[in-house]
Amino acid sequence: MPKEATKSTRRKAADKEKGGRASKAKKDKNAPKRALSAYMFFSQDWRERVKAENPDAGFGEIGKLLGTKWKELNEEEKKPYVQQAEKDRERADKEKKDYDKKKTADSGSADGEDDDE
DNA sequence: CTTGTGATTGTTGTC
DNA sequence: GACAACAATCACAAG
Repeated sequence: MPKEATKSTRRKAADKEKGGRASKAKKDKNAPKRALSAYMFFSQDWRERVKAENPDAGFGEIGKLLGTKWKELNEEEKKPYVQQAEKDRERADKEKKDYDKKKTADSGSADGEDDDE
């Protein structure tokens, strides 16, 4: 069984403190953006269904409804979504590699680093 | 080695 | 463009 000794891995319930959440300023220059979450894929597929039955539902409805359904799903139902997440993880891993590569190596040089910003 | 934190992802809708 | 609840995550950092 999965050693879940570390149960408190979850974030504190209060994260919404103040300012600043979405679109965070990347602290790292080459920020290796992590992979997407199963929820992300789940929403992509479900957003259509949710909206189909809740054409009036805006963000709040969809968000809560989506989350509720998500928990209702079983692992097998989440499987496809999770699998996609895993796949994306590989992609993210590649990003990290590139990030790590530049980070460590260095040389300075030139190259094209950066684009614009 | 263990634990925690932060940063990130995607959806819709409005100003 | 940014932010709002909802959920996952998990790579990295620090002790």
